[in-house]
Amino acid sequence: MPTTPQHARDASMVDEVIAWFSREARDLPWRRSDCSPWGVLVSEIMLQQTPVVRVEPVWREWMARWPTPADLAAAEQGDAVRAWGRLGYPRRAKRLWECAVALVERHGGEVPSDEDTLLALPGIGAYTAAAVAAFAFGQRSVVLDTNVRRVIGRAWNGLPLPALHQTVGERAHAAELVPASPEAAVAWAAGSMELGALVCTARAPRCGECPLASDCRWLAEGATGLEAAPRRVQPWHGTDRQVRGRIMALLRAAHVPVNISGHAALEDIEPGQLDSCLESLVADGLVRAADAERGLYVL
DNA sequence: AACCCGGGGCA
DNA sequence: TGCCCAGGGTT
Repeated sequence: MPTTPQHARDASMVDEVIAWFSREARDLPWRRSDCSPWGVLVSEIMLQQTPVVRVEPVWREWMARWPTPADLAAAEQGDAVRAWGRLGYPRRAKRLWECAVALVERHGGEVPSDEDTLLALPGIGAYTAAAVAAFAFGQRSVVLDTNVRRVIGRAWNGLPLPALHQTVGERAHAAELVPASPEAAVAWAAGSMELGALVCTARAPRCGECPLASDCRWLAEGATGLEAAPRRVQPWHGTDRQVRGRIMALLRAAHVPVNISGHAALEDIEPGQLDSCLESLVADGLVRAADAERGLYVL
């Protein structure tokens, strides 16, 4: 297939990002060559919606305690949820534990390298399957997270921020940009994510440090539109999510059953909300009743 | 497609 | 204090 000028320009920009990443990549434990596929998988689950700086210490503890899927699968789910600590979205901890069980039951305790097989595991969606295939096994895949979407959106399409949801067209464009060789594809995946995380940030991009500055359509057109862009803030104070988090924090700290509805630390929460949140945590399988008569609960 | 789910740290 | 973030699962 002949290379059109547009493709050549794409490839040049991709190469710029790869070269930048080779200089600027952070030294993270799950990027080291001695990190197992399991270590990569654990990091990817933890990094879903949680920044690197908060993940790293928890990841180290987790890998020291459960260095293989079989180790985690043999643990109690409650211990996994407790070890998750304050990373947030504790359902991820439950799913990671379920993933370890599935790896033992379906795959002999090994992390599969096939993207579709990964996709079938608990807690692994399109992004994580592509990321594990690339970073754990060096395979060519389309790694498309919010950082990559922002980089492509700005540099190629002149958009200040990506749309709320991925479109088929956006994914197709991202797929076109992935280099042919697996090595370059992996470097592009990691580099474009890193660029989005460190330079091409959502709120205050550091365009002066960007390897794509001379190619970026958004910068060429004035780098405007951030102020007018709609925010995607999720409410927090007083929400069910905050109440659920407070209940989980109490149960993580306790190693004996806890009376939630009569707990002094939760007195400021309206009883109806407290009860419904506790019920939702039980429904999610994160919390279980140790003594329903007395209202005692554990992880 | 819409909705729900944590939490910390920094501008 | 406002705001941002390496998504996935359910309905």
